[in-house]
Amino acid sequence: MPTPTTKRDDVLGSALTLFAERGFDATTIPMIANDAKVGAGTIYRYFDNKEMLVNTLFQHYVTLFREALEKGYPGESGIREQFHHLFQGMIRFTNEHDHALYFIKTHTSAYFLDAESREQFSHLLMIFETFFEEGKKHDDIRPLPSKALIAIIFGSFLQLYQLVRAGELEATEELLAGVEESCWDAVRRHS
Amino acid sequence: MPTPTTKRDDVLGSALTLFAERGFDATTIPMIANDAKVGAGTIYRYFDNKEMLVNTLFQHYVTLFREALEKGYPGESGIREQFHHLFQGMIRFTNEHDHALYFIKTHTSAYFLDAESREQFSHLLMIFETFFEEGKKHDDIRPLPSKALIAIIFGSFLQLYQLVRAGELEATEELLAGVEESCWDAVRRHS
DNA sequence: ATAACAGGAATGAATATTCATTCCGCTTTT
DNA sequence: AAAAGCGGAATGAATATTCATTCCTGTTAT
Repeated sequence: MPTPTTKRDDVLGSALTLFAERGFDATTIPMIANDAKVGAGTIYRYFDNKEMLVNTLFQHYVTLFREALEKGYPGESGIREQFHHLFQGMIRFTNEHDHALYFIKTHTSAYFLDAESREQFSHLLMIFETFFEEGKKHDDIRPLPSKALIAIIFGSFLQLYQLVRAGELEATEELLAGVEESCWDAVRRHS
Repeated sequence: MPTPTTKRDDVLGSALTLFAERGFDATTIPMIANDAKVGAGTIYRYFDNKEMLVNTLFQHYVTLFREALEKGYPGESGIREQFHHLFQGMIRFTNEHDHALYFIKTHTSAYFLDAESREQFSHLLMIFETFFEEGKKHDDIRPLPSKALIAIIFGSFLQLYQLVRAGELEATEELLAGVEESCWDAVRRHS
């Protein structure tokens, strides 16, 4: 006996993949219905409209991601530990929710996001912002605006992940460790 | 006396801005026509259809960007000089063609790009690839796949530029120099 | 010099297509 | 048997594309 709201989850799953692969505007409701093996009308049983659907999806994964980063955060350890935790968090989250991070990133400044979605997203950024601000205070992190540092980490990671998804690169332990080191060198203060 | 094909250029200019700001699918032909102060039909005098238009635009700017990077490339200087040239090239190009790099980046893996566009784009990447391969040979660059290194540089730069466009960050000389240094530290081999 | 004219350029209303959303009959559950 | 869940055809609005017509600009004839 499948879980009660299997259909709803099927829709969300298909929507995530399609939105990540083709973007919101290029993804049609019939496409989603088809991929989810569900009637087009069924989608409207669970979501008022396409925008509600995308906002639900966005908030869901932003929240999940934030929780993944916060869980087990080594607040008392050294800064390199903390960075490791955050970076590994991105990797783990990406592995568990294949298209989620990419979807989030490519839709962060979309015109159809509602206030709640933007709110949730800024909460997410705050984790990184706090980390960097603290690090700069102790001269462990480069004296660049935190927003810029975040852009460097996220930009690098997601661009890389895009390659992995496209099959142009394999995400081995070794590669990921190397990229983490590279990103760390990008943001840390060099003496 | 205006240049003969002003209209065509007007269309391309408006299309660049709108595609960069809203994406291909969210931009309608009437929007472009309106912005370019041109009849909708006029667009079809110059371009077979919307996809031809976007491919023309893409190839145009990819080529321009490539030329900007190749021009004055200090092939004989040290690797740091070469990196500086490439990075400055990205900045200069971005300044000269406001939305071009962002448009290129956000559309590089779009479903509507034709073979020629993809071809041109891979030429562009090859400049960076060559640079990194050479650098790795001399142990100046981290032993990571060149594709990954490219992702780090492009990802960082474009994510950052997005912030600048959104008005969340000001692109001062100081910031750009700092980011260049950060990117260099991300890709160079540390002893 | 002026007046008709030719032909490419431009227009925007009309048409064809695509898409979000709705609706209604069928199926499953209670 | 009623209610809830579902599918997918039907609808109407939005959009890409076409096309009949108008507008220029330069050329030729008077």
